[in-house]
Amino acid sequence: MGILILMATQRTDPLALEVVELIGTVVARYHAEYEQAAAEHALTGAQARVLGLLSMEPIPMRRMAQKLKCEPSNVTGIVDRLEARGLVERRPDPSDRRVKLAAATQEGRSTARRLRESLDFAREPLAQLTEVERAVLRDLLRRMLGEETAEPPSAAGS
Amino acid sequence: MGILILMATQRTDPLALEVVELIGTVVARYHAEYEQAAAEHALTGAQARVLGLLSMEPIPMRRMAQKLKCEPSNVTGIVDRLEARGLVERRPDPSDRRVKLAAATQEGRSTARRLRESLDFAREPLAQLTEVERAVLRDLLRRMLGEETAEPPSAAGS
DNA sequence: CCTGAATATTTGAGATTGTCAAGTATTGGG
DNA sequence: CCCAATACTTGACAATCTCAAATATTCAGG
Repeated sequence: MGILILMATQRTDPLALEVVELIGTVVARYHAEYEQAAAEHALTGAQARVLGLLSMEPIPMRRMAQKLKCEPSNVTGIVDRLEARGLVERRPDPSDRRVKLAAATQEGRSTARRLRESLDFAREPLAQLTEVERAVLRDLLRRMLGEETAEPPSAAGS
Repeated sequence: MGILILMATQRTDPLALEVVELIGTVVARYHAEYEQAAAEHALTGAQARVLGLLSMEPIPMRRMAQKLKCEPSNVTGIVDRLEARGLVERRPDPSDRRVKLAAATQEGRSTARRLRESLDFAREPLAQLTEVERAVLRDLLRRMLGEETAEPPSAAGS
């Protein structure tokens, strides 16, 4: 019997396939809503993502590239465009003159806040679920993602 | 009590926020794996998505644009590149000479199949869950997404 | 102190994705 | 037959992304 179960979960398990399909739908929906919310603030998806990160704290260009999993030269362009619109500024890093800190301006932070509020992926789909169901969903997603959800320690070098 | 529950689910509900956060993580993970799997077959994400759809059945350019939620002229370019690599071909539609059907070639279908197999978002994260848990997750995702997920059934409803 | 490797950022070239407007071919109703 | 609608392509342009090369700065050794 063990072999049968293994084979069933290994390949063409209809349940797993359906879950993957559903997750694909969630991903598509999430993306569409994010792009639309960004567009309503005259931002592209990439710009909204960067601005969202910078609204929390100033970040060196290099680290931003790591967070976005892209080349640093790409971040240069995105920050350029945000800076040209007064949403972001570059500051020197006092402790290392090679580093430039990208930081949201006052206007950038308020744009980021409005963006977050208009991003109601939370409300609409989750409203279908009861409190208990949401807790179950949270636990299942946690287990699915494993423990690595936590931030990697920023103090120690990677 | 009703008012309290309403307020709690309306704004800054920590449970809903955490679920949204987790979904964001799932989205990021899914995307990263998809792009990587595509890249391993020398495809971009957009090309992989189109090829995946075409591996099922030929589709008019117009409908492809609707599925991808983009302009038809964009599909032209993506299919151009896939066609230049012999993965896709354009066929006339016998019933309407305005229409061009994009169809995967033999090689295109086999590439799409290998791509699907290497896309193991299914196996790794879902392996953490038991059969029952996966079923619960499926039902919660279905409810969350509403009924619109289902294909218009030809025979019985879902 | 000086040299050289390593690091942080930018610049420039080029590919891809995406939009929009305009052009061509075909369909179908009046 | 005519004309609006439809399907697709083309061309121009912006944004995102990668890669290689250039610049500035740090830091470790001699």
